[in-house]
Amino acid sequence: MSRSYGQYCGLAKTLDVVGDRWNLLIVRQLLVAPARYRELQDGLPGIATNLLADRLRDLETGGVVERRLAGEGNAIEYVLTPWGAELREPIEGLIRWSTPLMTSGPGNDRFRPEWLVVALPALLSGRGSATVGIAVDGQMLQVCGAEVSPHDGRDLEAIVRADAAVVLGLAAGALTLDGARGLVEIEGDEAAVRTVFDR
Amino acid sequence: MSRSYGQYCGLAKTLDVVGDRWNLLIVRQLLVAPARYRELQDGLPGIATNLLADRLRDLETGGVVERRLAGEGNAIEYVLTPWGAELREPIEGLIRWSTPLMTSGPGNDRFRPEWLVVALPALLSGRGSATVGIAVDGQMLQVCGAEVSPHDGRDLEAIVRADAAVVLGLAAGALTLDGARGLVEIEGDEAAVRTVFDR
DNA sequence: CCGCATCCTCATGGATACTG
DNA sequence: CAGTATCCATGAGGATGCGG
Repeated sequence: MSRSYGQYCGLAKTLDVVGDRWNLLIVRQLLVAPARYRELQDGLPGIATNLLADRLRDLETGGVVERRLAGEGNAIEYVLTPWGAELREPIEGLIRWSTPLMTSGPGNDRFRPEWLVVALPALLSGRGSATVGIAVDGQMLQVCGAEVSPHDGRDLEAIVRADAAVVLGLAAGALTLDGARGLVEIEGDEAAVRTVFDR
Repeated sequence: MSRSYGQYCGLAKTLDVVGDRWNLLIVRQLLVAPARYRELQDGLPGIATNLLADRLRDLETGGVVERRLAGEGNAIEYVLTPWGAELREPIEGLIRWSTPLMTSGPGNDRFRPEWLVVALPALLSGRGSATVGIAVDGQMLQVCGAEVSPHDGRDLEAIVRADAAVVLGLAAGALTLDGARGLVEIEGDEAAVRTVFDR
């Protein structure tokens, strides 16, 4: 566990539980879907294995994460508790806040398509239309409502670098986003991408 | 500066800027009001002075905080940039998330009335009525809409420990909160407490 | 393989003293 | 007042080991 701030303040208390390095990123991964230890490692490039184990223990004792036996045999799966899942709202707020940091595009940063599953609803929900930039093979496109066009230099809600499948999914989602609440769902690396509504 | 996660993800990018220990609490203080170095130290019990200096530098280069010359002479004041002030939304979300951690009351935690300036709007805004518990001199009261009564054991939005002046201000705010947006404003330690609307 | 635990090194945080 | 400088304790990061 991390050292407590010792302040009777909601923000400080929250940070006592999820403020340690990697903690909120672990929650982000579990907001995508419940996951095995190995899947968490894959979705959190850069984390040391001992830290992942430590943080999962902390989050478990903190009441944010539950470990449960899944499927066949003794496979362990990590799931957010109902309270832990309520971190979606503030996390979406933090993602929206990051927009100015994202519009410069990815440098040498890693990218995982699954992160879009949390980020896109955060950026696109609650607005009539939003403009998202996509960099594919060096080409910059923008998706705005029903239009997909080359990037014209205007402000973007976010820029994502993605493989072709994700771009197709994002475009499909954006095409029908106005009014409805869309979510791009990605399964696997080259996997099928489909658009889900009213999640 | 802190070590970057190196992930092209909005949450990770946000945490690269404000994820270090103490950073969000410094932002909380500056959401109350612009402040001098000394005032920040007072409002952040437990922070080491070198860390405060480090974090202020980080936040300044990160574009969250600006240092400016205030008033007479060469007095330095720290202010949130417009972008930094937009952290209010996710911070309010994190404060709301902390409710289960607050209802057990303050233990040996420090408490600063000014923290209510950020927390109370976060907990009370957007709802017809909210129930807030107040511990005064060992007595537990609850404020719900227009009623102030002894705590009856029901769920509370938050519990705050406060001096009499703050309680009066909170009650005054709660009494008129339905419909209007209220904010308890505290000045000084024993200072006048008044209720402001439509901030 | 998966799910961690151990060990080691170095960066960061924390407390205190000190300075322009 | 507004920070620096210093020193020590703790935590992060990386490699590796190990039982099921």
